[in-house]
Amino acid sequence: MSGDDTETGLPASFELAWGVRDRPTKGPKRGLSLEQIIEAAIDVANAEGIGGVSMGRVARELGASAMSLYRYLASKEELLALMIDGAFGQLDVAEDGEGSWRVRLERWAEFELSAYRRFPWVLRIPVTGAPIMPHQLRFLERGLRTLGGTGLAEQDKLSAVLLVTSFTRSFAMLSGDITAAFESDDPTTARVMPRYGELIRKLTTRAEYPALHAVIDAGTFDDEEFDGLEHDFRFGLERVLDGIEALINRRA
Amino acid sequence: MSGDDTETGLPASFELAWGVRDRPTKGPKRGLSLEQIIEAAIDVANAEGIGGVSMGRVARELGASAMSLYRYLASKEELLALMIDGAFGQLDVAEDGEGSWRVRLERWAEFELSAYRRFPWVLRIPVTGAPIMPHQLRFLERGLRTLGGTGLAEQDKLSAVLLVTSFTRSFAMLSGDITAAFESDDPTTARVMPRYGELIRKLTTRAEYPALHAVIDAGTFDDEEFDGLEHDFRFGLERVLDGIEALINRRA
DNA sequence: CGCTACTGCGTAGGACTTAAACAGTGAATC
DNA sequence: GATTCACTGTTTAAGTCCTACGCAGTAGCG
Repeated sequence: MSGDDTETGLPASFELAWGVRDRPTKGPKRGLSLEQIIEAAIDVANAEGIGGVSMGRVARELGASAMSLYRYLASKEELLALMIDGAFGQLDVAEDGEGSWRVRLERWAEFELSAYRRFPWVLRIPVTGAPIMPHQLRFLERGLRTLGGTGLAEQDKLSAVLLVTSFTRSFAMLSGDITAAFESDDPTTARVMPRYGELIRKLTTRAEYPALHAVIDAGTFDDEEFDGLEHDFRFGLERVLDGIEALINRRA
Repeated sequence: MSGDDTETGLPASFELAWGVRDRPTKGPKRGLSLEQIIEAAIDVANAEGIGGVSMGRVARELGASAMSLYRYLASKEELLALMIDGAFGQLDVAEDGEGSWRVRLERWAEFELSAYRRFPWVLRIPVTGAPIMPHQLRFLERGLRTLGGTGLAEQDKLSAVLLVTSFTRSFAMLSGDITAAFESDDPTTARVMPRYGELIRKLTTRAEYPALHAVIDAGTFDDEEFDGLEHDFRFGLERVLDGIEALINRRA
């Protein structure tokens, strides 16, 4: 199933994604292709969320049976991993472009955020290790490149990129979850969130939760319109970049 | 099912967790309690991961049947939400303590990281909105309080706390996933990760991925011992705190 | 002593993943 | 040209899972 005929130790489908492995030529012609399956799975995930992605559902999309897919994949896990890379592949990672490291790193983070906004289900798929798929590695490369002329140690460049991506990832997750809760008819969240401040005031005392009440009193949760926490992302990213800038200046 | 007899609009089990709702007195004595169920579910999650948590599995742990649990919970989702709060409740959120805002915020972040290290499955549970459970709110309160005397606007305090928690969350996720991959016998990751640098060199060319190769060449991935990315967390957190500090100084 | 709300649990239905077995196909080999 | 056999898609079935529904039993209240 998870053959390692070539010397990478990767599953066959991963090697296929890298173009390292050739399909055997014997036997009947294949009715499907890995790309087709991945694309269909992404379509399902876009339309119905990651929960809608089942082998049967994806196969139905292709007019095939669930078990057919196992000729191309060893497990559903493999499909999920390939879907992530497929999603990144559908986006154009802009070339490095002009500007200071700060501008370029900022653009990089914004690209990542927009990717998760477009494919929110990517964040629901467990990461099983460091990136090894083509488009993800290309994305990492772009991130590292923004710190090219900064004089940072290689180790620190990686850590800095990890910092930016960590912030962006869980920010996108939070923002996406809340947006989804707003849009869904889930009785709990949809009804609770619009009156969040009110609810908290009802459940907690000002004496025990002074800081929380101060934030609520300042009207922070009284947004007439939910903007996807755009402001908070901007805020966090600027702080992160300030922090990296401080380190760069210290090194120089 | 999801009654809102009291005026919070929350599910009954949530109100129970707040101590707002009383159980009816009629009928036979209850064989279980919500606390018991949550604790059992947490035990299962600790031992077998979030994937091991099924209604049947949790019930078996208690010597009950799967359907019994639905007398206490409206859905599995509710159980999951309660588990998160239960996990935070099992930890002692240290009192604010002494020190500058920076030291206290750092301690706060370290506490959060340690929570996710102890209960990694928490990060696998989808967040359905802003925090509304008791222990989570207490945790948020502690975070906001660290920024007490800084002169930041309330809005900015929340954004800053959100920044720290966002970084910590996805960092814990990444670190936990990779640790799990190292410890698991999952053929893909367990075999691939120790030779990550080697693998990347095999799959990519130096011409196309110069920045990535530079990092690998610097020996960044040659850790003899995997330390859970402790160093990278420290790095990221310091940058974040530097960034917040810069803002505070600018305001003053 | 009913009444009635409440209890736990058995059954069953409709998901899901995937192991195993099957028959058809067609390139490689003799 | 005949044969071999690796490879194909599919069917069947086993083992999960969540939870709607309904039943029989229990205990506080009038």
